[in-house]
Amino acid sequence: MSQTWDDALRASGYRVTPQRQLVLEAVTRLEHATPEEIYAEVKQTVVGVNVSTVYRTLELLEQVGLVTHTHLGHGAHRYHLAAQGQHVHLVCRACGGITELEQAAVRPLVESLDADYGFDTDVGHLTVFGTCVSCRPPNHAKMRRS
Amino acid sequence: MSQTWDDALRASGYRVTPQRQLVLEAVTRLEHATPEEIYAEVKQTVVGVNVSTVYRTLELLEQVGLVTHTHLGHGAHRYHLAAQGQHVHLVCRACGGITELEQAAVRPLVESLDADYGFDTDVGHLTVFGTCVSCRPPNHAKMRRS
DNA sequence: CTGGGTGCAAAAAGTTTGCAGCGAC
DNA sequence: GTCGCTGCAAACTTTTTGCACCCAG
Repeated sequence: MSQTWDDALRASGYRVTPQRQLVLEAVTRLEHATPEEIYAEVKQTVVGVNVSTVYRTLELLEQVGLVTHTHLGHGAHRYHLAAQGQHVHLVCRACGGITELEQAAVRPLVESLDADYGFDTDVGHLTVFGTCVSCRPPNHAKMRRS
Repeated sequence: MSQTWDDALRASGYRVTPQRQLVLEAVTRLEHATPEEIYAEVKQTVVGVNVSTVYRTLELLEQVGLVTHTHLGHGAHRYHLAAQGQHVHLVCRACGGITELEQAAVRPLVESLDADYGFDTDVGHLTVFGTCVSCRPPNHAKMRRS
C-alpha cells in the first residue's frame, strides 16, 4: 500500500518527489489540517521545504484525486485523504471540535434535496456548524425530544 | 420599519451614521454579499467610504445582531440580514448559483443529529455544496421521482 | 541528459490596526 | 463640547507567481 499513491502520481504524468511524499504523509497523519499546519508538520521533519511547495503539492494531490479539502469555519481550507472516504463534518462552535459522520447519517437529507430540488449533494464537502453535546448548556440540553 | 435598525444600534450604545446605514442597505440589497461586494456597492453610492469602515461596520452589525455571515465556498464570508430569517444555502459547484431553503427542509437532519449525537445544529450556517438541477448531466439528472 | 519540481523572494489578495480629524448626540 | 466613528495609510496574513537551479526518470 505504500506504493499505491506514487503510482497514482506517475499515472497522471507527475513525478514522485520526497516533498510530495512528505506532504501526503502529513495530510494522512494530521487529519483535517490546514496548509499551514501541514507546512509546519513537514518542516519539522525536513528543513528546507517551502510553503509554496506545500500549496503547489496540495493543489496537485487534489487534482490527482489523492486528497480533498473542505471548508471548516471561516476561511480555513482543511485537507484530508480522499481514500478515507467521504464523510460529513460536525464542527462545534464552542470547543472547535470536529466530529466525523458517515454518509449514512445524512442520507435522508441528500435524498430529499435530490427529490425536492433536483440538487446533487456533494456529501464530502458537507459541514454542519453548531454546538456539540459537551458544550451545550446542561439545562435545556436534553428535554428536547420530550 | 425604516427606523427599526437604528434603534437596535442605539440600544446597544452605538451611534447611527450614514456609513452604517449604507452598509446595512447594501447587505439588504445584495443578499449573500462578500465584504468586497458590499464595499463596491456602498462606494458607488457615496465616494469616500473606506474598506476598513465596511469591515468594522459588518463586524459591529453582526455583533448587534442585525446581520449574520455564512461561509459559502472557499474563503468567502458572505453577509445577509439576520432578520431575513435563518435559511439553509445550497451552493452549486458548477454555476455558483445559490438557492435558499427554509429551515423546514433540513428539520429531519437537525433532529437526527440532535437525537443521535446530541449536536445542536446552527441551521443558519448550514451550507450544502453540490450540483443544481440545471447543471446536472441531463441523463441521470431526473428519473428519480418518476 | 531533460524537463518537471523546488526554493527563494517578491507580488497579490484579503483583513486588521494606529492615529488624527470629524460629526452624531 | 465630547467621544465614538471614519478615512487614510501602513502592517499583517494567507496564497500565488516568476525565475534560476536541481534532481527524478
